[in-house]
Amino acid sequence: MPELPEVETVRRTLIEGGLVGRRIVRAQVLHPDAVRHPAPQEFAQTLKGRRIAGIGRRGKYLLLALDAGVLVAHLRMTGRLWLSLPEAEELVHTHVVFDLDDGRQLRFRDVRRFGGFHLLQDASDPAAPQGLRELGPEPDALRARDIRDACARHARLAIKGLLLDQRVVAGLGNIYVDEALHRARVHPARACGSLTQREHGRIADALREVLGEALANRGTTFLDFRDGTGEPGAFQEFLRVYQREGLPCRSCGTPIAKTRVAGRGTHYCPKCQKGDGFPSSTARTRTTTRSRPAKTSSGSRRAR
DNA sequence: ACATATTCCTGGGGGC
DNA sequence: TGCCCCCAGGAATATG
Repeated sequence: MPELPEVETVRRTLIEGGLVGRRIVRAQVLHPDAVRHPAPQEFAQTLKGRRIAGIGRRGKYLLLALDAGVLVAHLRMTGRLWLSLPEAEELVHTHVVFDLDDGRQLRFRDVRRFGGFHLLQDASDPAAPQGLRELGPEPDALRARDIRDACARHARLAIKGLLLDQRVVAGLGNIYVDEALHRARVHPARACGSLTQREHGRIADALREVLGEALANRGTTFLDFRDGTGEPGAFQEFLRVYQREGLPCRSCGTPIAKTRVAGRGTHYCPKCQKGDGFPSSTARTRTTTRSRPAKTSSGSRRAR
């Protein structure tokens, strides 16, 4: 799943591939779901002739600055955006193709169709996705004090849930939250209000460290991620907990456990990340054992 | 206002 | 071998 290091890797590889300065001679919308704003026809018409002036990023949003307007892309779970030769086979689930003035194409492919584009006048365009407008600081700029303040506002929330909230900090997803909390030696289900200042600091440090290392390895390719040239990342080789259930903790050898926190599959070391190593904390982890969401209603199963 | 559950979507994997 | 169900999860939306 593209999170901050993956989106940043796409940004850098698109720049290295020479996308900046290219003009879009045609935009083909092959599946309307991928274009969120404006309507596909206007989207394609407006983009025709636009020059790509620069490529930026905020959180998990990729921002293609045009000579007029900005094209915002979000890859969500399985989106891929890459430079391609026009004769390359068109893979299934290719939803948007931008023909460039150098004969190449910028292609967007997304198996699950969660990702897509917003074409905006500028950053303050009211059509901008709400998630982009409410985005919190980049992890680089996040200090222990920011975590402390956010924890004070959400004292009962699990720390994992807080870090996944893009309004608190931008760009984190399931992989890097699990990885950072392991490095910080904080149990993912710990209530925010129970964390110490020392732990706020460890979390801020761990986020910077793990994101930096992931970026240096061009992101994590578990299944789907590819960069702007179609290449996978390498950070999956260095993951300490994510998708390592039952494998030995790289710090202490204890088998990595998997549970569910904040509605997400959550990996952690039961020894390094104690849920109870805490004076008078009432926020004992209630969900540390491998829990099922209780199969509550039945609505989800009847959905299909 | 806040927190959690559901929804979208498809491919892959487990169970039988 | 094959079918069915479930699962993965970012973020919008719905519900508690």
